[in-house]
Amino acid sequence: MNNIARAREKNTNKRDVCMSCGGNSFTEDNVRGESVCTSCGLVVSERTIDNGPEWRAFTAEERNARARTGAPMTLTIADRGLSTVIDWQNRDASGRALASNTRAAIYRMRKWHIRSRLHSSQHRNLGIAMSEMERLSSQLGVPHDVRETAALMYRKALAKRLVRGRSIESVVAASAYLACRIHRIPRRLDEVVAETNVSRKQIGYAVRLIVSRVNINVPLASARDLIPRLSADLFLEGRTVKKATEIIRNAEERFVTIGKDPGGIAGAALYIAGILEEDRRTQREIAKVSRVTEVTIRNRYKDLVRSLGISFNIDS
DNA sequence: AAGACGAAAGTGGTTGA
DNA sequence: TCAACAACTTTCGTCTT
Repeated sequence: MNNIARAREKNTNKRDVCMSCGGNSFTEDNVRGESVCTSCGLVVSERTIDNGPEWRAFTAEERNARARTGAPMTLTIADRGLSTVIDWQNRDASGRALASNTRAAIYRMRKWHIRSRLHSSQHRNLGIAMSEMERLSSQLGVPHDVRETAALMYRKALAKRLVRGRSIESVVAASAYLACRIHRIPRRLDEVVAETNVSRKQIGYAVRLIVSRVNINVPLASARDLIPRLSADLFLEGRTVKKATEIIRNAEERFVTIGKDPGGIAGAALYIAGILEEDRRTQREIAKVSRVTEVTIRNRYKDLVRSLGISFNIDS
């Protein structure tokens, strides 16, 4: 109990020593993008900032070639002023009509020229989108495979022309959010919104659009995914966390979780587990970390107790 | 004094006509 | 497009520990 109180007192982001058990070795949990103490499992920082290079480099040349910085490229000019123009008139430079076989050749060239222009417009869009994607996912602290999924999602959306008429940023944000859902990494839509300059409404619209039009299977957010994050914030003990997970699993089997805020379910499960395991936290504390109100915790708590038939007086 | 409980009114989002 | 609706929030008074 004492070390928990102490840990709460100095709840800083220091990484040298574990706040809970005093251990000094940490491991990066790449699945959830969290940093975890190896001896007690405390999640120290849930937002690991990726400050390493994108590729490994073994020689000096490689390091130079793979450096992140370089000559600035002007993205505001679409083709950087290097595009070729093929005239529509079938005349040569001095105004004479072209021979028929030359005309056919020019016709083919025009055709491919136009096709490549369309292709390069998508390519250009992708370039802007990917740099935005990199920035956003770095801010969100999500691991690389989630970024890959997000990028793939964006490419699919682009291929289906869903980006047209919408801002690139909103579709990028939606892709990143959905990638988190797919990988079961708890990131709320609001957290994604906070890192962008697009309104929540637009991103929400883009999310629904992608879900309905792109053929992907996005699992529903489950309260279980929130448990590790919340219990780390509350410094709960392992058996309490296990109990809470069990409660949620039972609740899901009885369909009492559908249509309810996962944060509320997770909070209530942790509250009940805390009482059962004598590792109690107040409703206020739980409400704060799970970002719902005490009232919602209470309502879910009542639901869960009633539907699962939990009683509190038989445990020791 | 802090925590838990619940009623009442208000809010943003979804659904169905 | 609009009204009905469920879920959740805010606020506040009361009871319990």
